[in-house]
Amino acid sequence: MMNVRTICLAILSFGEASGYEIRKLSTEGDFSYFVYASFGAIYPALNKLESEGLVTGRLETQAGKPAKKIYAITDAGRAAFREALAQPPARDIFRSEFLLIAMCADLQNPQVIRRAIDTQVAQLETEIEQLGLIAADCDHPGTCWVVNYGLACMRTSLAYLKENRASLEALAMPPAAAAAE
Amino acid sequence: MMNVRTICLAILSFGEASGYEIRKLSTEGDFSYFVYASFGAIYPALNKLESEGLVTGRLETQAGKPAKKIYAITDAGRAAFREALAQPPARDIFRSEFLLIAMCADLQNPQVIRRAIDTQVAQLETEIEQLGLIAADCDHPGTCWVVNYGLACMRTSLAYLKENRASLEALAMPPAAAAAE
DNA sequence: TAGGCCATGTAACCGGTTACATGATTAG
DNA sequence: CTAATCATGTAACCGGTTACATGGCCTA
Repeated sequence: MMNVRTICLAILSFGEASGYEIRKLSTEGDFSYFVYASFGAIYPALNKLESEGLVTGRLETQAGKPAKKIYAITDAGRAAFREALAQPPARDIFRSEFLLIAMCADLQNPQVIRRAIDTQVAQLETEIEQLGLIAADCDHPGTCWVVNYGLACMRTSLAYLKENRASLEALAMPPAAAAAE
Repeated sequence: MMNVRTICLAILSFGEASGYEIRKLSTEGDFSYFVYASFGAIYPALNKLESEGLVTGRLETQAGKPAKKIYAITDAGRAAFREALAQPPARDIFRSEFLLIAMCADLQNPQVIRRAIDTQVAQLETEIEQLGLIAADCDHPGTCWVVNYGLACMRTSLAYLKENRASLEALAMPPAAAAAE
């Protein structure tokens, strides 16, 4: 049950937040490695959750900024979240455009493959850096555990990529053949 | 562009296949680690692809089995696929219910956490085993590269899980507190 | 003064899943 | 005789993205 509802409950179980903040956390913050959610999904989800009594919303006016609606999880919400997490986890979902490109490396010319690898390396490096920052000042043990798990996986990916990029590049179409297409 | 269309083109670029076979490959075969696609998505996609001239369909009658429509990629299809893969890859998508459970381990009682870890370990082990079989008799270099990449990542995950499961279990709510809820 | 951040929300659209409909063959 | 495998397809539904609407404040 990894839908927007559950994500909202998860984030609110760590503390109060507005819809705007939930979106930030789910795309840039600690939760961005599990989920992506847009405004168009979050706001309706929060309204529904409120109508069901799983969260409560309170309007807070701010000086010089638009008013925000701060949501807090209720006991019923906490129970629902706990129950959702209690059943055995579904299989992890992993989707990688890079791996599809790699698998079909023999259809592309070397520049394309090199660029794809460069992009992937850069992406992994920034993600590792960001995870490192989170790990550095992390006071919540569960979050720490998960972040370190993520770091271990990403470091392996990056190391494999760097060590084996030459053999992948070698699979690409020779420029002559590519030019003849 | 990791939609069903692209997946169909990818699979057909390796050889002819029917809709039924494409679904098998995308859920159980070599491609199942990048994608999941159901009949309801594949059949309409293939029909559209055919109407656009990117694939051709040929009806084949079989003795004792229903007739199947075998699709083959055309030159135009190959070009479209190549072009789709030529642009830099989007960020990998990773969704893990297990990591959400782990992050919130302090909300659950130890049995639940233990069961979640067991499920995750079992899932990783079977996936590693299956990937090992694919790697064992794999004649296509691009596929080999990708499979070995996947194996490296999954082995790291599994090792981390096994080495650190005790510390995760320790985060779970003590049974007394859980009972009081 | 232009663009970015804060902040909430709606509506159109889309890609995909689930369930249904159909039917023959084979294995337990 | 039942269940599974082979095989194709449609229709209802749903969850989510994208784009739009609105508007004030702050920074470059």
